[in-house]
Amino acid sequence: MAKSAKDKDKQIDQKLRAAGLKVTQARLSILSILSQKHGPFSADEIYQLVHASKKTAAIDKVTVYRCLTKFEELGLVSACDFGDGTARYEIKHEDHHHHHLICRICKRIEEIPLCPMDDIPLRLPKTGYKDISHRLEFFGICPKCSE
Amino acid sequence: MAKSAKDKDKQIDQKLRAAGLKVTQARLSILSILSQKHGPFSADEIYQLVHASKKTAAIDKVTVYRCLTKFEELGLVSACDFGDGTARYEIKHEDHHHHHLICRICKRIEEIPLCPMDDIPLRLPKTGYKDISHRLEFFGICPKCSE
DNA sequence: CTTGTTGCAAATCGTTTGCAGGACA
DNA sequence: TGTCCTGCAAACGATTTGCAACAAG
Repeated sequence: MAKSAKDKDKQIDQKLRAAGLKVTQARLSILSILSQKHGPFSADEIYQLVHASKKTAAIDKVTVYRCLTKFEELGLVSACDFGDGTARYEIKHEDHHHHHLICRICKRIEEIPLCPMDDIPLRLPKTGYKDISHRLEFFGICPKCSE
Repeated sequence: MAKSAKDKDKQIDQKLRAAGLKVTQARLSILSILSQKHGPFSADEIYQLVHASKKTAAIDKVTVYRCLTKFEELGLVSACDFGDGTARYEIKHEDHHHHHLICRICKRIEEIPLCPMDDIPLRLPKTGYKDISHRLEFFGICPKCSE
C-alpha cells in the first residue's frame, strides 16, 4: 500500500494543478521533500534538504518561504509553532489531526495522535516522556469582530 | 481584599529579594506594570508602558528583555506565544493555570480558565467567539534524554 | 568594594519585500 | 505572449550580545 516516491510526486503535481498553481521545479522539490521525509521542518531545514538532494536545481531560501506560505493558504501543508521563533511545516494529511510532543533537550519531535479538544484527557505517560508541559492557545473571532 | 498598588509593590520587592536578585528600579517598574495591568504584554508593550507611567526613570528595551528572561527563570512571570513572532509575558499567579483565546482580527485576548488537560472538553461556544482553532504543543524530556 | 545590572551600539536570526529577469500555461 | 514565479539584495522586527559605566548589597 505504501506509495513510491514517483507516485507521490505525481500526486503532488496533480494537487498543484488542481489548486491553479503553476507547477514549478521549486514547488515540486519542496513538496517532494515534505512528503518523503518526516517533518515538521523549518524553512531553513527544507532549504537544506532541497539542496542536499542533488536531484533538483538549487532554489533560493526566499522561494522556500514563498512556496510554504502559498501551500499553507491552499491547505497543502500546515504550519506549527514550537515557540522558538521558527515556524515549521509539514504535509497536511486530511483526517489526521495531531499535535506534537517536543523534547526540551534534543528537540526530537513525536506526533501525538490525540487531541485534548476531542474529549479525553491524554495519557501521555505512555510515551515515556517526562516533565511534560504543553503550549495551548485558542484563536477565533470575537463577538465584536463578528459584526 | 483587593490589594493597593503599594501593597503589590511591597510584595514584588520581597519576591525579588527572596529570589536573590538585586532590587533595581528597572525590575520594580516592570513588575509593577505587570502586576497592575492585565496582560499578557510583549517586551515592547511593557517598554512603552513603563515609559508612559512617568513615575519611574526610563529604562532601556534591552533591560526589559533581560529582566523578563530572569523573571521567567524564577517563575515570577510566564511567557506565552501566540505564534506571531512575539513573546508575551504576564505575572504568574500560583494555582491559576489558564490559556488564552485570541481574536484573529482584533487580537483581543481573553483568559480561558479551563485547561483541556484537566479532563473535560472545553465548551467554548459560551464565549461567543466563532471559528475557533487552537494551538497546542507538548514539551517534555524524551526517554533518551532522561538517560 | 565587587558583583550583578544597565545602557548603548551593533550583531543575529527568521522572515518579508521590491524589483527585474525568467519560466509555465 | 502574458502572468505567475523566482533570485538577488536589501529591509525588517524581535531578540541577543559585547563592553564599559554604574548601582545595590
